[in-house]
Amino acid sequence: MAKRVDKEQRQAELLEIAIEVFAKRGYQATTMDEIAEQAGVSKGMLYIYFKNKEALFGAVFRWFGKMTEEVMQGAIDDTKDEVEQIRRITAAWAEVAIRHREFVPLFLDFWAAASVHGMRNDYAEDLATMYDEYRTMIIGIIERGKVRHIFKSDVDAEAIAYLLVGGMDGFFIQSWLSQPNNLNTLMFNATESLLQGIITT
Amino acid sequence: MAKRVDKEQRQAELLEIAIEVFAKRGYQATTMDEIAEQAGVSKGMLYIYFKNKEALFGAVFRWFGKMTEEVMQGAIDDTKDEVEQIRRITAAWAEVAIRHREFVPLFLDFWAAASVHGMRNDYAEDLATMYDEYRTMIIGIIERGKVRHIFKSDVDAEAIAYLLVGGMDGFFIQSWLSQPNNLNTLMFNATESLLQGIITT
Amino acid sequence: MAKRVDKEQRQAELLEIAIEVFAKRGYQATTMDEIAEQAGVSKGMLYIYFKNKEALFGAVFRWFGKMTEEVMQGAIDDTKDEVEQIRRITAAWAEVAIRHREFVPLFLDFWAAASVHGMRNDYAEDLATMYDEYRTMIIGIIERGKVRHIFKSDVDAEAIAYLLVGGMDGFFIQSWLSQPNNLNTLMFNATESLLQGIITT
Amino acid sequence: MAKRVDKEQRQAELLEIAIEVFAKRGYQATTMDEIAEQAGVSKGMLYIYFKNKEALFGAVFRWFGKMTEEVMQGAIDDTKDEVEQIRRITAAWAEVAIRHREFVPLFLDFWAAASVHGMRNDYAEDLATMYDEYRTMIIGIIERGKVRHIFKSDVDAEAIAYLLVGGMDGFFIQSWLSQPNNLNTLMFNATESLLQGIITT
DNA sequence: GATGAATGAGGCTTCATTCAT
DNA sequence: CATGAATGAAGCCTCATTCAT
Repeated sequence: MAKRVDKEQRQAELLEIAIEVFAKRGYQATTMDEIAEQAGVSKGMLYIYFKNKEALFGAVFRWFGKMTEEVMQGAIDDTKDEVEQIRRITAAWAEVAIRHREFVPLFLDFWAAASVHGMRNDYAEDLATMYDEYRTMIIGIIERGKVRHIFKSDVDAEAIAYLLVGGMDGFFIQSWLSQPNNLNTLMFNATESLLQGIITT
Repeated sequence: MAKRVDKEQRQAELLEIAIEVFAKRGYQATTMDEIAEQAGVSKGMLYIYFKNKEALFGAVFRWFGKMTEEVMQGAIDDTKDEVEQIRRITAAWAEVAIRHREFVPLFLDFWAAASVHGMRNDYAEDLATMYDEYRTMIIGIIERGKVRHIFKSDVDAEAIAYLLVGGMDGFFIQSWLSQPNNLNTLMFNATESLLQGIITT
Repeated sequence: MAKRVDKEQRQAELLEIAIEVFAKRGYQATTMDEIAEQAGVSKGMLYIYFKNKEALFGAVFRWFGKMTEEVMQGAIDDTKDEVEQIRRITAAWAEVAIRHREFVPLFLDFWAAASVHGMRNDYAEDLATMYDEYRTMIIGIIERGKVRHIFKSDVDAEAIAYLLVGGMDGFFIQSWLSQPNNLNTLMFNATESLLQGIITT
Repeated sequence: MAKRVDKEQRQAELLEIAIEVFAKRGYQATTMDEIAEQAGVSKGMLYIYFKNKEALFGAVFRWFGKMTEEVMQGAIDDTKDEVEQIRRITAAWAEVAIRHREFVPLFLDFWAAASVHGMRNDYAEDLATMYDEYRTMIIGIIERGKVRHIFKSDVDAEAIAYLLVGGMDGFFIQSWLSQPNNLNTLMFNATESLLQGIITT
């Protein structure tokens, strides 16, 4: 074991820096020089750990997906109550939106990248899968709640999933643009109103 | 007046082509050459009608804003009933999402552009204003509904506005990614569930 | 005779504008659009009266040469005394340098243009001819003065001509750069010192 | 250290080539491609060593200023006699004019560049400072000569400085245009005549 | 391994000149 | 005659990627 840090850790460090720089400057405006300099390594080094700029961006993308998934999953682990699970998911997301405002540009870059066909990696597919999983998670909650008669039996679980997932993203972006100081409350109230519409009385 | 078509029409034509190309390829990937070629005019021509690439993109942006505003406004013109107004807004938006799938990348590019500080035009500000207006429109509907005891008096109008506006965008994007064939139904059902939560019984 | 101004006058007008614009912006930075707009005519018009941009510049160049020659010639017309002639030439030149500071950039552009071989017109040759004539004029004065024993017989008339002509240009440029408020005095004193060196005692 | 030569030397090499090309073609007509090709390096390389075309020209400008200053300074180092100092300055300058004819276009370009306000660097100011220094040097010589009663006490040192500095430039340019084969003699004779006018008898 | 000098394709933009109306 | 819309060649500059040391 030489004094050199091992590859995996080095790669993780580079990724961390890349996240920072991509978030601050956007994908296009970010140069490999900038990342290398910020990381204190040579440019050639980056190319050893990541095939090219796009691969590096892809790594950031996957990191982001994992992070959000953990947030969502972590939110529902502690309770079996479906209503509470939905509350916690949106609350957790509001938390992310507040604590990680700096990721919004990154987030938007992912989408923009996904929507362009020129990119070698197929972000669109990855992103679609990600959103599918989120919706599936929500649908599962709703359906279980329906079985337990907590949610009305005629609720369209898929529609609610679309609304919640889309709404959370929309909240994220709008809050970034307009910076409301009561984001948690807004998210909470919106969630409650929606819940009022789907729970059995 | 020398040669060809009149200036205004020519500019509109070029804008139309630019919308198409930007939508297909994304802002960064789009080259002025490409737009010119697609429009069947010389590159220099573009610069007569638009100061530079960014100004052209700005024009596309403004066109998009105007278009969506008209859609929203048109949806509520025909009825005074607040519940119906909200239904029509979301329905109209679903319509746009279906008919204009090709605009999603454009839409994402606006956001991505807004989030990057390098751009000379301040898209972020324009976009924030746009969203403010949409929310203000929704808030107005909710508040009027509350006065008429159609909506519960304790409904947080701002929160609903955030959810609806964000949700519509989220629907737009998700539907672009996953291409559900029953988008109208999904949007309708989601809206109904939310309405159930805020109307007086 | 139509109401339209006749060609020659129109050409003179355009030339006048061109002088102004070239002087203010320099040859390269000046665009044909700019001249046309300033002159209140169409761009195509310029090309009717002047073959191209360079031809227009050439016309300005010739105008400048004629103007300076007239200044020099006018200065010596009124007197037969050689010492006085030299005094008047330098004084006249100082006058031009003060009154027409705005022509310095033009003047420099002529030289710069002359020194580049890319230009289609051979400014270098024209300029060389112009300077030859100036020197010849000075040499004539000196030689006549020598004949009349006003100037020392061993004075190198050509050398003095070089110094005077070069000195006047140098004065012109230096005064443009440093803007002394006593330019006439400086020019006068310099001339007197030189004269002291060449007149017979 | 990766690859090839050391940075400083490489920069010096590129500068040398740039001097050559700018001198031959003039600032405007010179393209970065041309310099790169002439230097046998890629275009991008130039931009590593010099921020842009203008910065490269600025470096050439500074090199020229340093060179001429060394010539002037070197000329007066060896003697304390003021008359001799002036003789040597003009002689040294004649030497430069003969040996470095190719720099005249460069020289003119500096002036032309200085006179145009579009340039980002303020050449005018630098050039003015340069000329100020030259004149100050001459004025110092004259004044010291006056103290030692070598020069007449009523000589206007500043005027002489203007004439000498301007005269030298004028000589330089005229000699480039007309290519006299006895430039040293002309410069020498002109200087002698002027000296005759200012020394005490 | 590690470096960073070097490359060169590719994009944006300008503007002299032309020519259909 | 007069116009000014249209052209397109040409120039500057950037930056992902490579590779000699």
